[in-house]
Amino acid sequence: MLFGKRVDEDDTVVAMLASALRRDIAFGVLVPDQKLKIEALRQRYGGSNHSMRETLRLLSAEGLVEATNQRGFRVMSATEEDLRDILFMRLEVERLGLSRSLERATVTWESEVVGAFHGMARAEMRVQTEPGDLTALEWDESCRAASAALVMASGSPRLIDLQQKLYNQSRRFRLALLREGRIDFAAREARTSALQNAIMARDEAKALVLLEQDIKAELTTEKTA
Amino acid sequence: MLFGKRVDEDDTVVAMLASALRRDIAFGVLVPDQKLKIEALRQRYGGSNHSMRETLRLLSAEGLVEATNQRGFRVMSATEEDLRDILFMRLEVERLGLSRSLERATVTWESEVVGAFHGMARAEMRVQTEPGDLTALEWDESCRAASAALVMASGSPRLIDLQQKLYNQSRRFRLALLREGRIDFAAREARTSALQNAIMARDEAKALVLLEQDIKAELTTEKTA
DNA sequence: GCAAATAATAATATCCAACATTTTTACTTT
DNA sequence: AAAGTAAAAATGTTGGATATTATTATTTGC
Repeated sequence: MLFGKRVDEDDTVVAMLASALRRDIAFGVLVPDQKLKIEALRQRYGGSNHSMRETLRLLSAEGLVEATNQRGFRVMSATEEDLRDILFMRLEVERLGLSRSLERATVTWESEVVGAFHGMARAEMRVQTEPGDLTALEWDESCRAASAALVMASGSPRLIDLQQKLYNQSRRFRLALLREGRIDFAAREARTSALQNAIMARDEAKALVLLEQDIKAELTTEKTA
Repeated sequence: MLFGKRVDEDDTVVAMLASALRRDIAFGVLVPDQKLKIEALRQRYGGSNHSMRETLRLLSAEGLVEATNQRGFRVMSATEEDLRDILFMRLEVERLGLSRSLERATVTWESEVVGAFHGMARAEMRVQTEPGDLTALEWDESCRAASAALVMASGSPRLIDLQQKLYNQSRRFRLALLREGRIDFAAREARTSALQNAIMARDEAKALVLLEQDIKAELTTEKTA
């Protein structure tokens, strides 16, 4: 296992296994299309055959694992087409969510956005100065939190949940970009701070454009140096 | 169990249980917020404790069942707020899907839409002439198929999947409307045929408006007689 | 030699029974 | 009547066992 520390939120075995598997899928330890044999996974992650099955079914519902009848589970494949689809959905969902959040904006929400964006800026610094799996994880987590903050005030629990699932699906692609040094941090920083300003100014049109740019940046190779 | 006939698609126990539970949730046999005790369910639907747990986890991912740590499962609650959220999401998703389907429209797709709408018209007739659980089920299924047809050509597997899940969540509300005789079939018929015409004419704007009307009709009491 | 049929192997899906832990209920005591 | 405690129920988990199904290897026929 990559990081053994178990989080408090994982108070059930299945939740713990799910966390571990999510992480290893995100980091590519479990590579796309890899067969997930129950026995092998048990040896690696522990848990009983049932807990493991339940976990796989859970992840399958989250779109990280593919389940085929009578033929077990595999890590969801990760083609460019998949990435396109995921980002297309993320774009629509987050735009909609941000738009509605802006309509219903409160001071509390604004604070949370500022907080999340600040955390992201910090993590973004750190992942550059001291690269590694741990900082990468923190970086990605801070990005997730920032994205989540945008749609948090949308008032639609289903939209919020969906945003989360989609982000989780895009994780391995982002982490791959990071690992390959194909992320233009300067451009990201510019975009996110502009986005934050637009949000503070309640400039919806501008905010949506910036959000779009930020999401679409995950598709192309930014640093074409 | 309401309808014992098992469908071929249910080639695994969990899939069969899931079907049965979905149906009973849709029909309100399992009422909102009802506690779903594994043992009780096993007696009613069969299967082992595991299969049942797995099933509940599956349905939980579909938004039909609510899972709380250490406190088991319940039927997802069904407040008016829930309905609003579901329909809000359905509206956005189906509009987006229809819009993209229209962009990429092919003859095959057009045929499928016509077919699905025809099937719906037939079922709509039948549910009026001979009411009952069986015709209600067929009616709802035909409506699902019609909705699905609209987004089918969107080219986004995740959007198609999402539409499906959302429709399934809205099922019990629609069936409740039907049961209470609060559906204006004449208005529905007018809307759907107009929608079909707009689609054939590739009139996106009109089609989207009609789709919106159709979905929003599920929120209000149409027959305020 | 190669394709098709068949046997051997592995893996999946399922079940039963049991245990630990947690939640809920009932009861007692102050 | 409120609070604390004991009893009961339900959940989460595990181990092992067994059909069924898929995969691989082998044999057979051409």
